Amino acid sequence: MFSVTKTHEITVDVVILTIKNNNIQVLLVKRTTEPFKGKWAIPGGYIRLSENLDEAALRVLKEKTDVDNIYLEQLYTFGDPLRHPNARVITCAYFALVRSEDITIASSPELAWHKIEDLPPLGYDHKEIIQYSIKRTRERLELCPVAYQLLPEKFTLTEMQKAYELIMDKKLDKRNFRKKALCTDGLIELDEYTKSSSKRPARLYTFENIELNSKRAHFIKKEKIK
Amino acid sequence: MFSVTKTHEITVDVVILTIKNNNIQVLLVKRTTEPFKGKWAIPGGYIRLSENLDEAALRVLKEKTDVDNIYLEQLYTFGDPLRHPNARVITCAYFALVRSEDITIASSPELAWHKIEDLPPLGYDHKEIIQYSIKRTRERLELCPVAYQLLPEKFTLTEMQKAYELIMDKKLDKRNFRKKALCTDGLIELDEYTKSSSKRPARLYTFENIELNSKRAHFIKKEKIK
DNA sequence: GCAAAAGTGTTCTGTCTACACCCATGT
DNA sequence: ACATGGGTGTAGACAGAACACTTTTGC
Repeated sequence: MFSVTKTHEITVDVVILTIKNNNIQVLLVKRTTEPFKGKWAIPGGYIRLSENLDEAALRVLKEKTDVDNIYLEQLYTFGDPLRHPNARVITCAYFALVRSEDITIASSPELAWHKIEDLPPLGYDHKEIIQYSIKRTRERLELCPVAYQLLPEKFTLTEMQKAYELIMDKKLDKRNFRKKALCTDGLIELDEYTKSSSKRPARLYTFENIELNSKRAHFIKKEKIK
Repeated sequence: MFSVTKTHEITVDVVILTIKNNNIQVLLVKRTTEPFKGKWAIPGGYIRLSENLDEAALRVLKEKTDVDNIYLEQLYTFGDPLRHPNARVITCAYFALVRSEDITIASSPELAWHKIEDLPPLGYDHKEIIQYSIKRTRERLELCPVAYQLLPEKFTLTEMQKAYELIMDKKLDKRNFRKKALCTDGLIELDEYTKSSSKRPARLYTFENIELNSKRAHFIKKEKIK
């Protein structure tokens, strides 16, 4: 058996958020080893010597999902000496916004989406990290329409409003929301409508494809939705 | 000679900002050893096993200054594999806003304030870190009046306006600024005036003493100055 | 009395909020 | 024909921007 030497280690952890079934959901892995065996955690991993932090986060994200061109932003670095029970592990947390329809996750009982208002027992300080990621998403949403990252490629304005309401955690006025939404930069009105359901079809919208990059956080414009 | 083993190390670096002589200034140390011998750098150090990141940043700050009750916030974590020439060093950067009058710095040619528009040659990626700290200060200022952290304890509204103009990097209208400033939460109008100079004395103001803590960044209210 | 900075209000404009009814569809 | 969610406009409140002159002091 090794003696546990107390040296610093550094990891990245990625909070992967989506909207599914009208809930904000986060992708969690079930721990199969100690510490926190049996509890859930956000995906993470060590940083390779050749990687920068963004690359490490993207790799962790890709190990769990098959995403591409995703909103990924550094969140905060957590380094409480006691956050890991038997080592000194500092983690640089990232958060990602993904379209649940776009990604497939390895089907296994050890990897699953969980509603953020109904989280299972979590290891480490991961509850705090997830809560902070929601707060940050909310701040981002006030500056730019990142919500479309969470929506299907084609969506109705009502779906978009629901996404905003979930993240902002408050009801919005339909007419005011639509007025603002309709002059959002990059929003494209389609000539397509929802069918199905027993009600009036809704017009579909999409966002023009913006090349996202992981340094985005540095460059977000200080602008409200126009 | 040691062989240089490439393992991760983690440090904290602290961008210490103040306003002095009508300029934003940053506290820099001159490096006396390789790498980057002769260049300047922001103060930093290793994280002790018993410390969390905030505590490490505060310790670094206190090693260079004698400050107390300071605005200190985690900025960003920088981890490019090549940022340090002969080791893999990831740094968790913090920034601090201080009153230059309040603090004394060890008098030495290796520690000095530098105007941010006129920086000396810097080692590592410290130029990027400093620029990002200014950007973040600007964002903070739009939400809450952190500028008073940079001002003397008693200040005139014109001084406060100058501070805003320096950070926001634009001219502000005097009457509009004063209107907003005067209803800032925590601003106290004093019955004191500047004397000296050959002009009309200006009323002095102060801020009520708010207990700052390093977790503040989590709790800043999303409110403009009223 | 003059130079230099302090101090002071009003109007305009654009944005946010509140609010209620008709429309298109499937059953 | 009715239930369901889709879609639309207006008026009032509020905040930010533009803008020029008088006051107080030291010299």
